[in-house]
Amino acid sequence: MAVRIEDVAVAAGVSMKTVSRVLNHEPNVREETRRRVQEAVERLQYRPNPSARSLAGQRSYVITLAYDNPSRNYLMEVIGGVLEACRAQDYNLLLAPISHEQGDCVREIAGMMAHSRSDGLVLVPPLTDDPRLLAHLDREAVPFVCVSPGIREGRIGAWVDEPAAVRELIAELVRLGHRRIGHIKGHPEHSACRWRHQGYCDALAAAGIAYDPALVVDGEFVFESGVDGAQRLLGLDDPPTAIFAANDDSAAGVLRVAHERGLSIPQDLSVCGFDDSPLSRQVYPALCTVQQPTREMARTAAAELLKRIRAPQDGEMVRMSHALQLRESIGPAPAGAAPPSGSRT
Amino acid sequence: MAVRIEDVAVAAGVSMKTVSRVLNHEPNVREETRRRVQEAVERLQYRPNPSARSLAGQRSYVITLAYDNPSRNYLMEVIGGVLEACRAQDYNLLLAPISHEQGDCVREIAGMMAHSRSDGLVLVPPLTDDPRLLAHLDREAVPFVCVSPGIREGRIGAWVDEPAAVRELIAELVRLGHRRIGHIKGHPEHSACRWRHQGYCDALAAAGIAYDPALVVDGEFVFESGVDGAQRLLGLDDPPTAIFAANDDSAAGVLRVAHERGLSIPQDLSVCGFDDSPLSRQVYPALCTVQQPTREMARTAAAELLKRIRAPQDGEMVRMSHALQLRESIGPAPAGAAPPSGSRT
DNA sequence: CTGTTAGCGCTTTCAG
DNA sequence: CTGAAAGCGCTAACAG
Repeated sequence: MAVRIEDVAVAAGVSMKTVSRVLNHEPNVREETRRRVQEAVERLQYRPNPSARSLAGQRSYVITLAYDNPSRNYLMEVIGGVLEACRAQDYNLLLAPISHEQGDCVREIAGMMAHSRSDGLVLVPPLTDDPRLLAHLDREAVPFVCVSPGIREGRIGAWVDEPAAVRELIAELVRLGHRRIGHIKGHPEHSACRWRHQGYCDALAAAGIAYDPALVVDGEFVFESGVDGAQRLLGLDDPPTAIFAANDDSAAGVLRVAHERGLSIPQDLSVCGFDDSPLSRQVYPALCTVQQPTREMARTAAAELLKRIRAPQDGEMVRMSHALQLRESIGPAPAGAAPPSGSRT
Repeated sequence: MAVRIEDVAVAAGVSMKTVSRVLNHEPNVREETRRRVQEAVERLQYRPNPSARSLAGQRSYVITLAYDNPSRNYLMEVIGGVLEACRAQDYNLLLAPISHEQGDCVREIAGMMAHSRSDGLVLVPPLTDDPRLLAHLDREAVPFVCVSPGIREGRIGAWVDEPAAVRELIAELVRLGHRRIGHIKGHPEHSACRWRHQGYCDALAAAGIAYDPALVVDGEFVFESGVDGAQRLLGLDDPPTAIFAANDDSAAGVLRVAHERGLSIPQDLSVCGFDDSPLSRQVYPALCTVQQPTREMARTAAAELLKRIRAPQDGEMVRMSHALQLRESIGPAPAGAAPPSGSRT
């Protein structure tokens, strides 16, 4: 019923194998023959049968996206990006949701890879930073890429310079006269937590502001930790005039506490997040945040993986650019606050 | 390298075909033989090779999830649910994001189904309500299920009684003394828009409140339409004391306008949404909304699809239950407002 | 109830 | 540069 490779071969007046060569971009086909085959493929609307392909060949034409990240928005973007890369090269995507709680993600992923005969793996944080998982993949020589990994050495994938982004964000707060800037950290197992904290520290240092441990509280990248963190920070005797939460969800938690305490934003308190999630535009007031091109990062990473699958030495770690989203939730430091340390000449 | 069906057959002392029968839950295997085979499968950690399976059989063991829905949260839940059903029956999932703008979803989906040799299709709104698409699928006899379809007649899938849910929600507002209740509608192409509006109308009727067209404005299920709708409603000479937005995103838009106008919620205005999305808990104040078991609905729908794939007359339309989430954003009608029409005996 | 024999549509050898 | 033959691992007929 469906058109097979043999039909194409007959139509083009060549053998099955030659069609196969053209389809797989193999060498050793005369240019004219190649064109003739491609034309027949077009005319017959031929598409290779993926099952037959992967059964006969050694590849499955499937890559796996393993995730263990609670953010649905983030994941949908990643899935969209990976899908685009897959479509462009006639690959299929297998989804592997990993239950973080169950502990043994190595076993879980190893099982998935074995059963699916998947050709490669896309990892997103925090799986990108699991040393046992990375060691396993290296040992088994599984081709994989990382989106926003904690360590880029010897890996391929896509990343943005998060510390730099945070430095720009905090510099903006400093420019607005803020000197006491709080930080609610992310989940300690995400390298993003470390990076964003690093950017925060660097920015303070650059502005000549001493690091005050009382202004930095732990979090988990979720709304609730924003609430808890804000309670702690705003309960201080000398509370911050601005809070940088490590992501938008926790920044939304800060907004809630501010509302409950009757604080106006940004008049009484400036708030920033990170991610530019839809949430950042849907809360009141709209959050100042950092946009990273998640979808493009995922597409790029997947494309690098497909390169590596073809040739084990191919593929690289691609740096992508971020963009500050300056929005309503930040403003000048309240008048009563310590003024910026202008050097008197 | 990998363990094949033949290895299992040898280990269990039977033929390949018998193993195949056990694996596919076919009849005509003695109970003891079946157990022996299953034990061998366990011991050898055997998993069938999906490519070989689909090449030899007439099924691909793949189902397609087609979506064209902007809500990332909703989609991740659906994907999770469908994935659970797939895993339970050793099926694979193919994702088919449809670009709504491009118009021809029928062609797009038909193409996907043909190329993937997918065994069936899961549809989510608003694709569930595209008459041309449904007609095509019926014509081509493609097995498919709908999650929350507009018309349930002759279809299989999962649904909740949305009008009933809205009736309960509005009844709660009425109980709190509200008489002027606004409604911001959803996207007109989603049947959910119609249903929720229907529930709104029914609830008013049940409470003996006249339907006031001025209190009902169009929307699109997005934040911005909540903003626009709230501007319109709150700009009326006799504004509503409560607003039911057709989903949480648009309800968040209402909250923003209320904040900007200096209204306290729920003291000055009660607000309700629909969906129980994460957003509903992350805005301030937390939204009163309706929870529908999206993940379970998707899992159930996919399971019904798999039944139908096995036997074309199997599968049904399963009703699932909703739950009101009464939260901070609703409260008693302001004192100045018209009192509930208590019948004076 | 169970086993045997052919393929499914493709890619790989290995010859030309 | 091109082609013929041999399977990849499984299921579908048909025998027993």
